[in-house]
Amino acid sequence: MLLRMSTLFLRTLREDPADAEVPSHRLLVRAGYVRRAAPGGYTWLPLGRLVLDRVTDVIRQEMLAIGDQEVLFPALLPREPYETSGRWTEYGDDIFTLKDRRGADHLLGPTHEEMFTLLVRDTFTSYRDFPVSLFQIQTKFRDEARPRGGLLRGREFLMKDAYSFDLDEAGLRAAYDRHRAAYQRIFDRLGLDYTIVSAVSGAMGGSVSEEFLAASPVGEDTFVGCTACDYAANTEAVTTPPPPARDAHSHPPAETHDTPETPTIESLVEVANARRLAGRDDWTAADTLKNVVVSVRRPGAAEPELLVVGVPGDREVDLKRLGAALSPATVTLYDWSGHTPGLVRGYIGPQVLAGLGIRYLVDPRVAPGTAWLTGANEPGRHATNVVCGRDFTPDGTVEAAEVRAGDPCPACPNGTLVMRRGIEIGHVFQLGRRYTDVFQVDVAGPDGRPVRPIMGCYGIGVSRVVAAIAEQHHDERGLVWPAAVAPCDVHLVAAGRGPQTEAASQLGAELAARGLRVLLDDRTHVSAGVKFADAELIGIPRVVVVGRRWADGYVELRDRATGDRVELTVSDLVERLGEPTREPALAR
RNA sequence: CGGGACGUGGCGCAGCUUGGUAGCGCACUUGACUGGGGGUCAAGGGGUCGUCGGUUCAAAUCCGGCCGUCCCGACCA
Repeated sequence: MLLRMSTLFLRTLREDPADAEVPSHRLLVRAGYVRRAAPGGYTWLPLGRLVLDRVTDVIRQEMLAIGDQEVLFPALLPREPYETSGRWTEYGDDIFTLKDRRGADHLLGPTHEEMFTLLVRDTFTSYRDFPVSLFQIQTKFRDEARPRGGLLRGREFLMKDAYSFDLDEAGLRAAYDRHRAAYQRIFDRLGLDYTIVSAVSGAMGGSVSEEFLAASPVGEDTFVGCTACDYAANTEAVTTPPPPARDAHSHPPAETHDTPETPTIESLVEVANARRLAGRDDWTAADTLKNVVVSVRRPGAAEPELLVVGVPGDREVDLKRLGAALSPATVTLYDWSGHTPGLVRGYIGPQVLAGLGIRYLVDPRVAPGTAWLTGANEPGRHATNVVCGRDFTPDGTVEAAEVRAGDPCPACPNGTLVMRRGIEIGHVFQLGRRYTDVFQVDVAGPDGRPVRPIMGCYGIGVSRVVAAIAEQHHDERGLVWPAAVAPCDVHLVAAGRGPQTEAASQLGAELAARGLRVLLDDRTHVSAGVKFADAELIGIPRVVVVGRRWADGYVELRDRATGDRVELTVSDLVERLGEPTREPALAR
């Protein structure tokens, strides 16, 4: 393949586009790979299309290698299957819907669980047909509230979605492991630095789900890692090791104190120290027990339930974590505009909750036998030595407190947690029978009795992967593609006004004949400086300059990642280009 | 959905306060020079100033609605 820049549909930009904030967006637009065409929608220009195709090829190869078979569904789908699965309404505003000329409802597919399930149900009817795994690489549509970061989160994006169908749990686990391993091969080949995190907290039980997160400061997902072991998890899935239980009766009795004007933890700690409560002047927020009132609405329930959550006062309640822990119920902060009998805002203590019939869940740090400074359920009053298991008994523990860097690792004895950010590039999920139940997929088993298949689903955001690679592989001058996804293998620059352009053109043809993908900068009336700058912006791993030493029989080979330059004869160059390139260092 | 900033040739920006024939840089065209790090000179082409409405003799400029973009948060995964 030989691409000539003199005719290539490309215009690089000297300045950053004003609407681009993140590096991948900035550079992909500046270097002429993509261009915004619509809110959350991007046009792939020739160079970008090449990169996208190479990424797609890697994904397709690895999916086929594990025996998945490729299909392609329409993006325009009828309402009924999504109505049946409940997602027509559940997905809500995030789904693009439209009516046809007869007034019938349709949607633009946000993912295709329903369609795959129906396809398998209508095609395979015997246990002998299973297991089977299908995938497609297709444009998806989601009416994102806020598209951002160019390709990172669009309203239209390319996704690989795969679905496995097995007859039993063991089969599902095998399919899951197979896809997980394929994903590792894919992202390794694509040169991505990624972490696999558990996505769902164990508190839920049930389905297993892991996310592949590409490390990046612009990532939207926060996850935690361990300093000592390879533990990694979404913040929702982090568990808190409880402190050892203590004897509840080793503490002095609870005592109530006047603490006027102390509705916040900060003001309470200040007053507690000033008044030397319980003889101490070293009170900190961590000694206090903060009680937060939330409303919990269960699906189908008419009235939300009132719930009080107790966490150490130096921590906020993380509503995302609490929500995940109580899922499928939804959680909102309690709206105090409706007065609640029995609860004194700012001075809530757990001592009275049982009597009021209000459920009380605590952070695992609020272990039996721990003593706290907490509210006394009277305005301007707090109590010391309020002991868990003696003065109050929680209805259970809940992972609701925020996770912080430095917290102990739940998986090993010595590690502490660090907060990291990542771009979600892949997701593997043991779906279970949600969809086969809904669509009543039953196949004949060996004994003639119906068997209901069990599903897994596995997604990769293909266009987002391109952005993630760009995020991890660039420097201040431009993109630095890994060889596996670069639009070309060699960027051949003709520098000089002599015979170099013709010579470079012949060399380019020769390299292309040997199977290399060549981008040839054969533009005349463009200075060498401009060509070098463009080459660095475009980011092809190896740049060959046919320039002033051509007359002596030499060309220059540059390594885009390292900046190394060597002068070589053409025959040495041809030999050298046959060798694999070193992968560029990660830009972080 | 809430808060903030913004919308002027393909790209980056000025002009708006104080209303009066739309400007700069990049890119593009032509010519000359230059030719290994975004070169120089000269001459050009291209914009209903996001959109709709209002005020005014007159609106890029003042006022309002809507649309869009970016950032923060919520939501989503």
